[in-house]
Amino acid sequence: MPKKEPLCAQDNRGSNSIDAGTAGKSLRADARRNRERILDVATKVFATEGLEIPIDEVANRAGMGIGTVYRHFPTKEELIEAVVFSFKQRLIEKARGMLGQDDPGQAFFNFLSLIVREGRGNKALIAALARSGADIHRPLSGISLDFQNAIGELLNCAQQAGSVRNDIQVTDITAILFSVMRTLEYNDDSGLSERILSVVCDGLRGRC
Amino acid sequence: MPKKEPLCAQDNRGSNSIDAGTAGKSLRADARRNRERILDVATKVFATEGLEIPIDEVANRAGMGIGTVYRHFPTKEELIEAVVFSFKQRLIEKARGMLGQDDPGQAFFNFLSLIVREGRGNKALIAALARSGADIHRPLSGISLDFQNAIGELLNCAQQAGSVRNDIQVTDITAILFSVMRTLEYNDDSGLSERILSVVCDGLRGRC
Amino acid sequence: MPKKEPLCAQDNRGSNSIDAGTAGKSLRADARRNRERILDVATKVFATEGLEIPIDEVANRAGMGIGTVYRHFPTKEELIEAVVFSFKQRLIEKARGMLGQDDPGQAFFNFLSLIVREGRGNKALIAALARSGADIHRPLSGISLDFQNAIGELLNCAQQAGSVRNDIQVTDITAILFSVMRTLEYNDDSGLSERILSVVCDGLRGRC
Amino acid sequence: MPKKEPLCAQDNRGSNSIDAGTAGKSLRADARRNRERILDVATKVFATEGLEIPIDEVANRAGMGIGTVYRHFPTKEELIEAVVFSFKQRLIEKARGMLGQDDPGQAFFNFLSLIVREGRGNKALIAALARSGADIHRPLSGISLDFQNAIGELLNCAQQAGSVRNDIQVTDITAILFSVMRTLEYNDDSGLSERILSVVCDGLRGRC
DNA sequence: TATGAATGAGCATTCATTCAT
DNA sequence: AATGAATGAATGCTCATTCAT
Repeated sequence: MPKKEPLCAQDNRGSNSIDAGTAGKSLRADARRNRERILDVATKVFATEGLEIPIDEVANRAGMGIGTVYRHFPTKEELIEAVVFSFKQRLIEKARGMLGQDDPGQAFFNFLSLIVREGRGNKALIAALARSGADIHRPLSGISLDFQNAIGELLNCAQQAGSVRNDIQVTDITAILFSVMRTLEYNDDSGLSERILSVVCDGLRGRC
Repeated sequence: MPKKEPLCAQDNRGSNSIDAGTAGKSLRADARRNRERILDVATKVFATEGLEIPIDEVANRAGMGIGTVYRHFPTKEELIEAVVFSFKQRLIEKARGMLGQDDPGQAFFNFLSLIVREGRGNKALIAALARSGADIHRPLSGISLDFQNAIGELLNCAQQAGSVRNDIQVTDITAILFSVMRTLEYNDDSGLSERILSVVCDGLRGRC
Repeated sequence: MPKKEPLCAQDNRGSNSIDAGTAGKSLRADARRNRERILDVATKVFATEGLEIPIDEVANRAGMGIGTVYRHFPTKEELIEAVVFSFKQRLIEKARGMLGQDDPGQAFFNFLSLIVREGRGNKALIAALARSGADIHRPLSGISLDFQNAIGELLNCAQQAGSVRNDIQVTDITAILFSVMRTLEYNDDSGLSERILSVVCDGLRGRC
Repeated sequence: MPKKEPLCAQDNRGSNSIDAGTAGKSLRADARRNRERILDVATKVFATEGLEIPIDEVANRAGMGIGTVYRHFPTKEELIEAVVFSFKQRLIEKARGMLGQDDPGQAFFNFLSLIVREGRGNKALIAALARSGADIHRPLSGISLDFQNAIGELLNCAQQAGSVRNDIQVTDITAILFSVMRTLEYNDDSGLSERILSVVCDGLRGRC
């Protein structure tokens, strides 16, 4: 009894599946709408209620049967992964956009700031980062690797520009990011997040 | 759902909870010994297995019936709180011991370091700190307040000595502490924890 | 997360747990009564409805919560095993009683007859035999081994007396037994069972 | 629960079901091809995986949608019946071929042997025979009746030739057949099957 | 007609909590 | 007071069957 394949490999497509090339057949429309609805609902529900929420609840809020959710995401874990995927994809895009900025240090710190701002109170985004930040040593692949690489590029540039301590590694950043997000998971306080962010950024610049 | 009263309210007694007089009946001795055994076991079990472990397991390892555990801690939550209580108590003592050190900045940073070192791999301690670091705005009382105050004193001294940025508040520290602990929950890597600690401390010293 | 141990190792006691020696504490009485009730109900339900019946149903018919069933038999499989256990134990006793008979051939054939008679329409007994008869090559242990040995002794004697073909092995008998029971699972026809039994017995005596 | 009518009733047509005339519209050809493909795949899948395999799997391996399978076989049960039908049909043909043999006893025993040989490891064939051997008293019709009759003829001849006990009835044979098949379902051991077969055949010849 | 998406009842199992002994 | 048995809601997941496209 091998695990059944999901409707579509999830590591190949993100939330920007609008393009879809010339792909999908007619029927696909229905299914894709549902898949997206599930993803939307799950993202929201995970963000507000945490990952422990039962799949049933996701199904209910999405207005569908459990079976439908399971058809699209054969495992709760896979649903979570898919949600995480979206987040990471969006962040990767932002990171790439920032690579062109004049001041590499500023770009890097802006990115951290962006993540913190977006992540406040969003348990799902936190979970997303948890997948990179937790268990630093597990080799990544797919979107998670892409995500790490995106951060890595920003970090490298910032380090070469002398804006960030040289002993810091990408995984340190993801770990810290995760770390901070976790805090914000429980504290929806913009003052706090700003101060923490500032402490972290200062710390990353290195001892004066 | 009317919560039953525990054998002894634990968050209501202040830090002077060491001995509520020698009041107790003889049976009390037996009961207290049991309570302490439960606490010991729970502390250990929570630390190694995490908070999700069933109460049954705690009871088993403590060599008593579930009923006994529930008699002392009417709720799993309350047992957890009690464990957290112990951790905080110990840390408070250490913090007080450090207050006398010559260099207040060093004292403060040493305390942070101590917590990080003790917290590595200790899921219960992490949870303990999570209870202070999470929901910064909830008014604390009892041990949690004491704990916060202990940190606060160290922080104040360090700030007066100019070793820590002045805009930082105690709650920021507990939040950060929690944050870092969470990371360590997933990454048992001493190098990582040292680097993060170093970043945080540098950041707390302030922009150069 | 290791499997929890059942209330009592089931391979050590059978349905004749009435003796129980001087064992059980007071509380045990309650539990034992429940355990036996579950076993009774399960035996009956499995016999009439088959093994596919949900545990819920067993619990309902026994007038208890599911949890109680699971407390005594941590797994559906273990409940089934326990039921099987009882059957085998009873049969073993009968087999031993027959060993003393004058005509070893008759004893052996009587035993087969006994099983067939008892097993007609009893899906649980069939299941019991299935555990010995199916997968001949899996090494047995505990009660199943005892059961096989009991048959083996009867068979040996019968073979030495020249009443049964010498090329037949114990496992052949258990396989045949299982085989016949299965048939009787679907056909509650005494004439049929007698004829099949007669064919099998004749066949076992060997070519004339 | 009103059962929907299948595309074509399968147990109502006699053995002359090979061609109901060349009636069918052009589309019928397509449909029949599909039906046959499903049947082929199901036969194979059931044989190797057992009847518990989900319909989805059958559909997948047949390279069509579930809907198509359900169009042809409105119920899983009916698909199983259809598979059984094919098996029986083939066996009937073999049985008829054997009717002409010189030694009617030999023919009969050869047939039994044939079934046993073909049935080893074929869970679907076993199920097929189970449908005849189980519930002996249910009046048969269609293919099942034909199958029984085929065996009946072989049996009759063998009995008239004195090679088989006279008290044996056709239904006994199907029951025994089922019985043996069941054993083989769990024990893929040619030695065992040969010995069992030999015991049964000897038994059928009658007491010496 | 073919497709495969949607459905939801059903199942084994876990675990916090209550309660009889 | 201690015990541990009983409880049952909750959860992740499967699969036969229906139905919209």
